[in-house]
Amino acid sequence: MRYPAAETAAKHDRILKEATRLFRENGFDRVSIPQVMQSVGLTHGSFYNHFASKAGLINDCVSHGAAKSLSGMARAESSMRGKAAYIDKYLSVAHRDNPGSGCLMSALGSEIHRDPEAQSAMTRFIAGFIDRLSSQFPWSTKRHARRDAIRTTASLVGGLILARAVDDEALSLEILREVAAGVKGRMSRDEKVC
Amino acid sequence: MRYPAAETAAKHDRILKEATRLFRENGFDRVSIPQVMQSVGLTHGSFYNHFASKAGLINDCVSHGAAKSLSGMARAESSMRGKAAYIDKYLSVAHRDNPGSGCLMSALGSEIHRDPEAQSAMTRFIAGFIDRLSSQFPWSTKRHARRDAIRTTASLVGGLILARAVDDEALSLEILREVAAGVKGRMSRDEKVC
DNA sequence: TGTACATCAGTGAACGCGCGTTCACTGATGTAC
DNA sequence: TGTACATCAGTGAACGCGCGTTCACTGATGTAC
Repeated sequence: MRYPAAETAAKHDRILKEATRLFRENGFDRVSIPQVMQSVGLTHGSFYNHFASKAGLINDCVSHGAAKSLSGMARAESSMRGKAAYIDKYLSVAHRDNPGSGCLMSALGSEIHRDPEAQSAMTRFIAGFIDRLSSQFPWSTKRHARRDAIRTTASLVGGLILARAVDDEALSLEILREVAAGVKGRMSRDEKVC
Repeated sequence: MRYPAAETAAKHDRILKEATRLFRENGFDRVSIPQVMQSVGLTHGSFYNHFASKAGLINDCVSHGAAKSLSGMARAESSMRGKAAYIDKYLSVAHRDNPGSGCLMSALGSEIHRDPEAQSAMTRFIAGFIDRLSSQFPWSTKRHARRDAIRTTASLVGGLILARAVDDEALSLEILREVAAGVKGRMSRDEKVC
């Protein structure tokens, strides 16, 4: 039966939100359309009233997640304390243990290149992430801001992925701690020591 | 029919080798047993004469690939030139474009934690990688060798994953270049500049 | 304002497909004597 | 050394399953008059 337009739009958003969470938790291949729709509280058939295909949903999820994440960064980095806190939060146990609500790059990084439908949205996200990091973080010198932003992004993503990959809690915590310290060392405050 | 023992062992190794390559290229979920067996030149049924299950194959592939990779590192790092060359090779276009013959961490990093069967073998690999890096690389000080090895591992893995994730060749090359320069900056030679 | 009708989101059965795995069968190998 | 037989890797049909996707149907919503 037909539903009010506002209700339909709300359902569309809930599908997108649940799918984004599930994809980050389990990867694109291990999340099925029936599973997404069930977690939204609908049957699988109506999925195709909202999205053209699973590939289309994946693309929308990455685009949507990227936009949300980038706007969140702007808020987090509005103060110097916010910047160090951002690094600590990125490399936290909470982020490690909750990929479903975490960073897209870390959650889907090593598999995204196999999904051309999602890759261009992810590219825009990565480029945006680096841009924001280089313009908003207090790097040692403005000349090297972009260079340092790229290195920091690689460290954050690599650090979190390794901390998640590892089966050994002590090693995982060591990785989070050391990478966080290394990244913070790239910020201007510490550069003065050298 | 029955086959000579040597031939059977050789087939076992070819299954392992092909599966390892395919898993690194396409991920565990997008490689099927029939596909592996076909690429070895056999039919799918005989797979279960060699391995107990797909999960068992995955575990053996990660263990086998880890051992091979670690022994390869020892060779590559026997000289100072070898060490800088190792970084450049890790963050090369060739490695980026050929995950099938490349590093396990970068190829499967973000999905390994969903496969408990493979995670402990991967943990041993990551721990071994960090150990070798910290004992064989010329770090600024011996005291910080392990710390620097962890940061370097995160940078290498994050850098390669981002370079692969990105759809934009210029950005991809920039990531490889800047991360490589940053990692080499952690080695003792450059530390003296500071 | 009321009536008639077109619209369209949700349902659940159904489609073809490929998956991991099993199994009866084959026939050369390896072994016991 | 020769013979009889047990072993076991490879084959390909078959299993149940869940996938992405389609479709006829339902019935309240929104619209035209």
